[in-house]
Amino acid sequence: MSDASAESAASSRIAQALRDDILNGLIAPGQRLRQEDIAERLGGSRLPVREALRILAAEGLVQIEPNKGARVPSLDPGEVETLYRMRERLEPLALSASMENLSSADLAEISDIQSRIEQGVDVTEFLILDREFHMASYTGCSDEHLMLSVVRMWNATQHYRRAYMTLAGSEREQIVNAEHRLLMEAMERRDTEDAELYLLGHIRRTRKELVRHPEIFSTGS
Amino acid sequence: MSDASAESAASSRIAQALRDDILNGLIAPGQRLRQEDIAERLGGSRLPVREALRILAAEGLVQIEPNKGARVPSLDPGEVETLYRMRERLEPLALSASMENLSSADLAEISDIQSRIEQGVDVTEFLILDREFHMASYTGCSDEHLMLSVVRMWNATQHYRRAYMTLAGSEREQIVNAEHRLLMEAMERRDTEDAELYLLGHIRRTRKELVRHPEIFSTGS
DNA sequence: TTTTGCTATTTTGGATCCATACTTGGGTGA
DNA sequence: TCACCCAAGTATGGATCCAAAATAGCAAAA
Repeated sequence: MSDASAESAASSRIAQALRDDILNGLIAPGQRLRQEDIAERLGGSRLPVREALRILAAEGLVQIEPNKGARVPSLDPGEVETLYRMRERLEPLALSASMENLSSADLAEISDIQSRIEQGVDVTEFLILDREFHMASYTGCSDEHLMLSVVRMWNATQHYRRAYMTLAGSEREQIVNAEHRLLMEAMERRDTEDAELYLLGHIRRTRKELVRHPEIFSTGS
Repeated sequence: MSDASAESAASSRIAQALRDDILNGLIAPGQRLRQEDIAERLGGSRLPVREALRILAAEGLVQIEPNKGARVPSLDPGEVETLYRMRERLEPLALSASMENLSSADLAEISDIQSRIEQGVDVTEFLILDREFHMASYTGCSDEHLMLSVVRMWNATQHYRRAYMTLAGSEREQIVNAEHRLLMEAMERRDTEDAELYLLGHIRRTRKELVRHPEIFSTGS
């Protein structure tokens, strides 16, 4: 399932491996990425590693400083808040564009993902399925620029979403489930306006909860 | 004024040169960029050129296909419309974040740019000053993610903005000037709500005009 | 005459080697 | 004893060379 769209190029393969590591929290924000280490660990020379780091920089997953190397950017509370405000405005746009093209089979698929979330999952699995749920709702949006922006915002905030879920625990999952169900229902009614509104509320509530927990950002080093 | 923030790195220098060429229309959408040509024309080997192309790809100025090289992406009317809808939602956010930090001197600077536009300029100069006007209004926004998104959207649509202005001529500049003046006035009143609204209207009107002129997109090849 | 397949050339992708800039440790002076 | 400076080590940036993939051109057959 990982080799979808056959990435034969070494730089793409390395980028994918690093992307997984960063999104899964194996590489923490602030941590420096030495090119030689990566080259040795993932195979290949330093050159494709450099290309991979450029690719990830484009996605907002790493930050490159000239002559100082690449590191996973660590965000302050203000930056995360702004990213969520951006999500509030862009994702409803992506959703409405997507809903015009979603088939009944697509909706069933999304509903199935939500069912799996409700069956009880740990934090790691929740983060994966939650992302799958929302991304699946955007599959009908064919605009590359818009989708790239959405992915970038999700990538940049992934680490803090995990930190919050780990902290807040599963009690908050009930609210998320309710919101997802309302969103699903509006999508099945083909009510774009309602769906946008539920999505906006979902993101906005999450933003406010994150802002209320600044301890998430005080990561050691 | 070009060596601000001292770009000593060759890759950054090459990226800047290519960026200027693309934004000034010297490299048309759809045109392919051969690495060796660029390396010879701008000096240096192919390696920093490859890095530069990755940087530009991150900004949405070029598109890289594996084993097929880089080219300036050509957008269809639907993509440009979506980019404008994204601008309508994100730029008011950037403006309100910026206005809190703008000094009177900043506002005077913006007003001065607008004055220069009104003194009568050709299309090339108008495009430069119009961009300066809006970017100057966002200088108070310190959020990197948001500003990068804004720049990306401007970059991606720059060519079509020029095509439209070349076609529509200076008669439309009067409307732009009126909108800019209204925006300026709201900013000077420190009225965030009004400023956001004027900006939204400004972008939305431009979108509708662009959509009304599909001949802009039927570029030869 | 048109289409298809093969070959040759062009162009991109990757590896190794060299130069340059940053970093870190020790030593010296106040 | 602390601060500053200098030097050695290390990591990134860049150039050249080699391999692989794509494109274009030509020839042959239908």
